[in-house]
Amino acid sequence: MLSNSSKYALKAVLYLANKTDESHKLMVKDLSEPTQVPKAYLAKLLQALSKQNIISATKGPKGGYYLTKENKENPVYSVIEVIDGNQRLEACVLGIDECNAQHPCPLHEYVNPTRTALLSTLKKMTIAELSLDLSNGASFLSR
Amino acid sequence: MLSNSSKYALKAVLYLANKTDESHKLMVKDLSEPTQVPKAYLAKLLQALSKQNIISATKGPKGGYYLTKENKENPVYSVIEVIDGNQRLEACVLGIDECNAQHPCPLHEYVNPTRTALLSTLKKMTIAELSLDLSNGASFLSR
DNA sequence: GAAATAACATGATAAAAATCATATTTCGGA
DNA sequence: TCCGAAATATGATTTTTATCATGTTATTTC
Repeated sequence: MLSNSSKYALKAVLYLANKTDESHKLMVKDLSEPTQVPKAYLAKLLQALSKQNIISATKGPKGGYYLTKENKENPVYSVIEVIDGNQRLEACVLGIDECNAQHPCPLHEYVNPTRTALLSTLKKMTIAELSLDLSNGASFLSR
Repeated sequence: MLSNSSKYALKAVLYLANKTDESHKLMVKDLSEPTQVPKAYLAKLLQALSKQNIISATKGPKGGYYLTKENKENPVYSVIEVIDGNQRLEACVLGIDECNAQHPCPLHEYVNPTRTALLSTLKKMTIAELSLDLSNGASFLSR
């Protein structure tokens, strides 16, 4: 459904969400372990997210990655969008460019409602909201 | 969401559904054009589907691919399953193996209901049912 | 202002997915 | 029974995704 890259990015961002802010940062290696994402690979993903202002970073000693208030207000979908682009979830299930409500592919009417619902959730819900369950112990990023 | 292979396979199977039966078959090249799928690639996909009895085939002159009554009663999902496997749509969105209702990932409760609905649709609906709209002119495989 | 530490930029390698090509088998018809 | 037409089996190539590695730049601290 999502690429590995998106999955990894989401895990890292959610982890950052309730562990960091402007004065509490984390380095790649501190993210790699709890999220189970290979360090070098994660580094590349974080750089991409940082460049698109989905997450924040400062270089040098005492530096690291973190999420500002504004970062935390971003929709969950923004992470997916930066990494996978928007076509992966939004394009026609059969990959037919001309598919739309007026000129639907055979799956359109069956798949679209639930797909739209999913997208709408991902676009409305913020990183902050989603990470709440995590801090409550109501959800988990690993065993 | 789906791999290119699955998209291609679905298009081909749906096309076969209302163009073929035991006495009307189609060759790869006759499927390649209307579905917009590269011929050699489609050939490989059809062979995989045939081997798993999702579609039927006969060799030699007057041969080709076709769908029997039984083939047409298969769920749409069976095509996806043969090509992509079941993990692509059924595994945890974040790729966390231990994720389940009792031990959910942060996205689980938000994504799962709609994902389950989607899967249930794909597993219930048969090829025959889905191809009806196509024969009505209510849906399309290309422009 | 030098040294250490962190992200950043870039590119190399590996694995998987997508695509193409070709020889082999099976079957129908002349 | 032989020829051609079709799927089948197999594998080669290309492209994309995933992964690893390393040199460069910015920033803090001494």
